[in-house]
Amino acid sequence: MFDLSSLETELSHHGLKLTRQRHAVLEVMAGAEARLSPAEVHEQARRLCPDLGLATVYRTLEILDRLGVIRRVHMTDNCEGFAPSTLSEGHHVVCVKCGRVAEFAGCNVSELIPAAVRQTGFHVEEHFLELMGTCGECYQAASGGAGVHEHTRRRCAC
Amino acid sequence: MFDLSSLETELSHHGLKLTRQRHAVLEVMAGAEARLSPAEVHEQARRLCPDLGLATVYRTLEILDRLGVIRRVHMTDNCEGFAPSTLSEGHHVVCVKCGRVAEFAGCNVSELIPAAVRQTGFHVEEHFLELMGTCGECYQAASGGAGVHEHTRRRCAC
DNA sequence: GCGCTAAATGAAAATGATTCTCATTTAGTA
DNA sequence: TACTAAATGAGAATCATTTTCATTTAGCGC
Repeated sequence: MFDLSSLETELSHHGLKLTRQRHAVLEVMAGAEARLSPAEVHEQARRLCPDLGLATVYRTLEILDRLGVIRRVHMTDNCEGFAPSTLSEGHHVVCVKCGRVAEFAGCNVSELIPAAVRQTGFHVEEHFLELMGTCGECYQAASGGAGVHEHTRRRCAC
Repeated sequence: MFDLSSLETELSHHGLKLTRQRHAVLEVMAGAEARLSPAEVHEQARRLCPDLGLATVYRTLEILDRLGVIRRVHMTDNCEGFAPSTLSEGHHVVCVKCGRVAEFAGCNVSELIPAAVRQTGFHVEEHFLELMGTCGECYQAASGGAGVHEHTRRRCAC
């Protein structure tokens, strides 16, 4: 759960207001177990704030992402999803079956960066890492378990 | 550069045909230095095949991605970009200024996965890693160099 | 080479997501 | 309580992507 008053402070630092609508969007995102699309956020947040418009949801998600309380969570093909983010240095695991997300801490990717720099000549300033798989529940549900999801076959599994 | 005849074989294995249009798209992707959007691919491939339709470009990119000769390369906000992929176990670095891409080999992410599994209880089957930064040329161009690009500030730099 | 058939295509329509516009409302402040 | 800049909703506009369907074509057997 996010700290509302610190958010308020954060917003006002940028000359932004904490409105009913933003509050509703934040509340939904704070309680989100899964990666949500803007439309899904809209649908859920409307229960808390019935006159909430979709455009406002887009605007608010953008802001919350910038403030770092939520993160864009991509999938190989479908991109616009958001998930809560509590760790400043965390990455997400997404369930390919149900969309549930979890954050994990600690990424040693930095060890890999020098090699990439050497190979490509790029100056690496940022990285994007996301793991995909099956959450505990979906794993049990598919207990027979032979089936590897469609998404799974495509990319490197090094 | 991709091997056309092996691609032809690959296509026919799936009952697919190697058409003029697919050839043109492939040629563009093979020579691509930067991450290209479907529209950009269309524009460039039209020079080789003027009657090429945009829908065909979409269909072809989809196929080439599935065959593994190109890869979707995401950015924090803009998603639909494609880049050639020659390494079976490679990941991409993207220049945040000009979109140029490079592939690098070797990812030790697997070392990190057990920790993520422990923390989240997910069964990780796939990962997505992408580095972002500045290519050699853009870095020099911005020689003064103090400026870190907008995109850069947002995500974890652990 | 010729004809056949399933696969592929282009063009245009349909869809869907996202952004913009602008008149109205509201949060935060004096 | 009044004021003002910021935020909002509704709907229009835009843009990317997918679908449809009549037409074309690659790859195959002959």
